[in-house]
Amino acid sequence: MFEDDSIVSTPKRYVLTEVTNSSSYVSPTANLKLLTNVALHYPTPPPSTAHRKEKSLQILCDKFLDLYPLLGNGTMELQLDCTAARLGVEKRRMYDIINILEAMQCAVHKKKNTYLWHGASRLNSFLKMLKKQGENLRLSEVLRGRAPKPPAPKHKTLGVLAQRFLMLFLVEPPNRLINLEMAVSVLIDTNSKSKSTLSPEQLDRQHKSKVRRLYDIANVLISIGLIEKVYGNSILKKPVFRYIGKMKKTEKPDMMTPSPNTPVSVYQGPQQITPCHVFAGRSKRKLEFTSVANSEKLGVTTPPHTPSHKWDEILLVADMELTRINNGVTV
DNA sequence: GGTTCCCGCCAAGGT
DNA sequence: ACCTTGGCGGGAACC
Repeated sequence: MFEDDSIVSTPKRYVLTEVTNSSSYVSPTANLKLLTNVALHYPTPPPSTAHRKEKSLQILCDKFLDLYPLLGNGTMELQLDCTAARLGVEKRRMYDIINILEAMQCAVHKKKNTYLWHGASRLNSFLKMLKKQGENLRLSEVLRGRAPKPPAPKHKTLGVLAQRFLMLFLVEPPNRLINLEMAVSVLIDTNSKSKSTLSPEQLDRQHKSKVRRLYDIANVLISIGLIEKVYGNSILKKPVFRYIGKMKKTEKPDMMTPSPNTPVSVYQGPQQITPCHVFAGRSKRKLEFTSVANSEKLGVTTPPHTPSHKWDEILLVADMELTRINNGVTV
């Protein structure tokens, strides 16, 4: 269980009396004390040998993809608890990864604890569909404050967020740099009802929480090879992300994924365009996906360039800076 | 001192 | 009632 090099063999067994130097009767409470004492005779493994970086979701996802390759042969079944055990992590972490991968249609929830792993076999056609969805949601216009934000998902937010995040790259020009502040402000509708009822502090926490989720998502998308993190920007300290759409773990050079600069029609994947409701199934938690009809029912949110909240102002500055950078980057 | 994001609590939903 | 799934935010590592 513990990777402690100092333990080379089974520890010597001690009789309690050897430890306590007493042969008389001990009460249950004393017994507990005693056992605690005994435990202290053994080296206690550190709570965690691995460092934070080694436990990152990106690395965990890398390891996951070693077990279940994106470009494997056919479909395979995946047991969540076994996978968690093999990777040496808690099951909770597996949900973080599998939910995003499921949102990318790399896996399908079959039954309790069981998923069907498809790898990247459906990814091409799915990305095409995502791009269309993004266009239908008018995400490019949303980015520029000219269209209402898509409604906030009630369920499967991690998966829906991941899809919308990816849509942003797909609807924007190639090499477009996107940061998380922008993404959250665009992807999550926090303007309508909630804005009037929530305090600035609550809005702040809500926003930060969504940014945290996007970090998780970004790490998995990086691991898949769809986006990359770009540093080296002195003004915006925060990292920005760029769509690369290449399977890093690919050996097949023809494994192309849709890119923002290529018309969707160019890609002729083997699969048909997937239905819009990405999370199909009976589960209420799985039904949430923003359809076009839904988004168009929504009222228009805050008009552009009228910052009424701290984040809007930050977004404005960030957007100006990113526009400047993007203009420099885009050929 | 701000950013990044692991960790695990706990509630919603499923069986 | 118990179990599974996953939203969520505290707080610590990292920069």
